Amino acid sequence: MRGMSNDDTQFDLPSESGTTETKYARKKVAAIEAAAQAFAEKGFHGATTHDIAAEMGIKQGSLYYYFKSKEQALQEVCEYGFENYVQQMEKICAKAQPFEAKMQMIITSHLTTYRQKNNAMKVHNDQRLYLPKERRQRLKELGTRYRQMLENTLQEGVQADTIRADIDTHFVAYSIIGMCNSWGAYLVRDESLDLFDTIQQCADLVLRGVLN
Amino acid sequence: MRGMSNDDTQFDLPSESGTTETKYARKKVAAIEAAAQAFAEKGFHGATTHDIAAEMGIKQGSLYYYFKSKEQALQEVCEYGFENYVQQMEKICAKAQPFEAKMQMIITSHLTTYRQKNNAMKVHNDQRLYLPKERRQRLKELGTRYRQMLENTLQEGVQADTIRADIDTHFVAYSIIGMCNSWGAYLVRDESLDLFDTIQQCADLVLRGVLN
DNA sequence: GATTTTTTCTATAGGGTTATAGATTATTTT
DNA sequence: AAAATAATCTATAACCCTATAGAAAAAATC
Repeated sequence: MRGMSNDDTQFDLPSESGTTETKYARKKVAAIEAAAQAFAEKGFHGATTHDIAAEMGIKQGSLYYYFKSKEQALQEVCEYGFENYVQQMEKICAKAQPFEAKMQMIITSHLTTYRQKNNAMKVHNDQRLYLPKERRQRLKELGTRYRQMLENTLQEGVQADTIRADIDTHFVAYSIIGMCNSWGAYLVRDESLDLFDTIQQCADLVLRGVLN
Repeated sequence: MRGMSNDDTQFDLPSESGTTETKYARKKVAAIEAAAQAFAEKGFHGATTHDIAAEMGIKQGSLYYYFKSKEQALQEVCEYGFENYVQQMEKICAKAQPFEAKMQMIITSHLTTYRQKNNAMKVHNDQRLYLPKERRQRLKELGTRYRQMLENTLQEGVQADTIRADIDTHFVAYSIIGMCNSWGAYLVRDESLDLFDTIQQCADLVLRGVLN
């Protein structure tokens, strides 16, 4: 038996052999991605453990070698989808850049993530509330961290006199996230939508609004 | 037996007696609202026919007097939630009003609907894709009509020289809808959020953006 | 190549779910 | 109040689903 850390996400310490990753770790990622695919398509309750296993080419029962329960699978998918997204935000915010450039990068990062890890991100957004609160802890922390970075960026914009002093940064942060999420969902559903164009339009709308 | 029109939504012709509505029609609405509540809370697949029936105070089997299937219940909830919302939009767009006033009204209508019929609207937004395409026909039509009215309004704004001529009305329409939906979801989740304030902020952001 | 460890499989217990049928109780009509 | 219609109930068939246990196959180690 393997990975019986009993508590949680056990990406075994890098082993000695060639690729630094265990066979297990690699297959575990595949499991997470299979679950992401299934949950994204049918929703958490609509997808079955059989669907996930089939996606991986193994049998339903074997899936439990990788997840202790279906619920844990959902949790891991959500964290997987959200984690490096928040990390990217961290990198963006660390750099010293003028406000407009930063905003552009933030939106780019957000929408690009959707195009890449589309399934896991979608699952995080649409299905995470089906997790019991205990299991959402980490996600909540990540979300808060993300939003705070966004608010800080806006504050910097105010300080630099680039953006209006009378905006409610808290509110605007939520709005940007909401708009990007909704565009993200479109990007996932409609492959033909141009990513770069969408980014431009979003940034333009947020920055300048529609008025003349 | 009643309402065996076999095809669909049968809100019987107004009867003669007092209230113009049959007992059936009244209870059917209650059924739709119960389903909306259940689906909103647990999702389409997560909620059971038992949940819905319990909400109405009847037994699981009795529910099938009102819906031919769980899927049809979802369809009716979605249509119920979306229909009068689109109607309201129609009224707003019919009136001759300056662009900014109209935009304000549109956002008000959108967010107010959420606060009122929160469950059905939420279900429409989050769960409608679990319906097979055939059952989404009407919803799609309604959605298109809505978006078109919004785009028209934006076009009028361009014509009146109130808003920038270089905006992509199609894109902006989607963005507004996306942002409002995401705020709508917050309004449903957090009762303490001030409706009027949210409306103001949304309108302000869309109209003016954040830049100085 | 024998032994140990990892991975997958089969089978199943113990649930839960939808939808239907036919009986039963309420409510209207005549 | 008898007859007809509407609304609800009980019971159940026919599924589907998760999670576990123990056997079996594959891979790695000695």
